[in-house]
Amino acid sequence: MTRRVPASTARRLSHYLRSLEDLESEGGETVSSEELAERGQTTAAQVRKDLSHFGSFGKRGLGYRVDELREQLRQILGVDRVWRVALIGAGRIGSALFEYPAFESRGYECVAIVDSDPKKVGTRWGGLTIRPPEELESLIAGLGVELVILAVPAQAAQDIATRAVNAGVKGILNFAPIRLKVVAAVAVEDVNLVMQLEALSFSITQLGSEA
Amino acid sequence: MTRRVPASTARRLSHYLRSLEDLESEGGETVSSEELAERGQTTAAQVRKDLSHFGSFGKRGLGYRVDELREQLRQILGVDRVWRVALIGAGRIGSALFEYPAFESRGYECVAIVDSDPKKVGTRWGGLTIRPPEELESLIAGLGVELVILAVPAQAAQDIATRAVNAGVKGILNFAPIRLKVVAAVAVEDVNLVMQLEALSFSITQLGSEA
DNA sequence: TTGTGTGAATCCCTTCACAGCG
DNA sequence: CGCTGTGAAGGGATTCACACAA
Repeated sequence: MTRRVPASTARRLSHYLRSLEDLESEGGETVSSEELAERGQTTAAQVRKDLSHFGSFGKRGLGYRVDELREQLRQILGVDRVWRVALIGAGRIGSALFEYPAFESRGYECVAIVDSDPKKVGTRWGGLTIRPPEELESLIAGLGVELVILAVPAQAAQDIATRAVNAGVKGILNFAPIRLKVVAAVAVEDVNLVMQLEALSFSITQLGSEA
Repeated sequence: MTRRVPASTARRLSHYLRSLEDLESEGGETVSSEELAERGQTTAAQVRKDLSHFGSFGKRGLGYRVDELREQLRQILGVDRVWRVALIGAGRIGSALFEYPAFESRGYECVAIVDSDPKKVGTRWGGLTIRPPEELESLIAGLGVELVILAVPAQAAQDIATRAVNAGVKGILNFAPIRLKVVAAVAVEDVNLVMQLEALSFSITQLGSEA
């Protein structure tokens, strides 16, 4: 149980959790670091190191109990509870996300939708009414929103992000193609499809031009 | 000009390219590594190191010519040409991507759409007719598709990916929440929103539970 | 014997610092 | 003098290898 967790750990933990859920539905009782590694495209040593940052969950000679480890991982990842989310920007991306089944089923509850288009404000999505941007702060404070999904154009993103953070938001899933400047206490995850497409064409181009 | 490019380089190069485009529209002629670093949330040394892997594009005492470096970066990233893309899965995500303006404007041309739902097959999106999955291989080969956007359910993803690779695809933008197994010569970029949401809740949970 | 937990060794990436060119 | 390009140093993260517990 050492502290000092590498930044890349979260993605792997998330993957282990998914594997454990699969194993459980397959009826597995225990699992070894070896088997988790195989499913997660990593190494057994990496699995053990990742877990060791948070405690000792396995039994030597036996492996890990699937249900126990799954529960531990849910706690570590902070998904053993419901997160209240506001969706900012009710465009294509926003709508795709809003109807994304894994979203609600995994404990992320959308409690507010905001859009700056007067034609959209007032219309209903599911059980929610789209609100205007002026209400951003009061919605966040009033509904106890902790996460924001930022799906607005690039020029509006930084301003909205700053306001959301000042209103008390703890994390931002950012779809705008800019690097947001926020205080260190706020977590930001960027989803940047252009960047990922360019990473693809880069890999292909570079792989192709090797001896 | 050393080879051996760190894996994380592509994302930064993509960001530099975006910054250079901004600079150009602002009328800047030259730019220093310092200034690029500021816009890219990195350090001047990192910028110079990143670029040095591919050549010497700057002038000492002066910096980099904006238009020159932009052109070089477009070549390095492989975005100085049009990539032919097939969209597999015409659901919510597929439709959001298909109408994503940056997609076409940045040189990614969607030349085929495939979906397994018989009700969707035959309908038209833009100028394209949705094709059934049986035609996957012939579409890829016939149209010279190099990139595939995989927006299908998890259970179907690996099979489709394997078939696409066998048919000649070079890169996959994967929205299915699984780790695809493909030969090393094929590039894969994963877009996994559940994982990113969990990375957010992880950061918040861990940040919160520190001293 | 099996498979975890973990210090030590290794590897890779970033940062430093400066020689050298414009 | 200013700023790049780059070997060398430094720091993190991964991998190794083994003591030890079940």
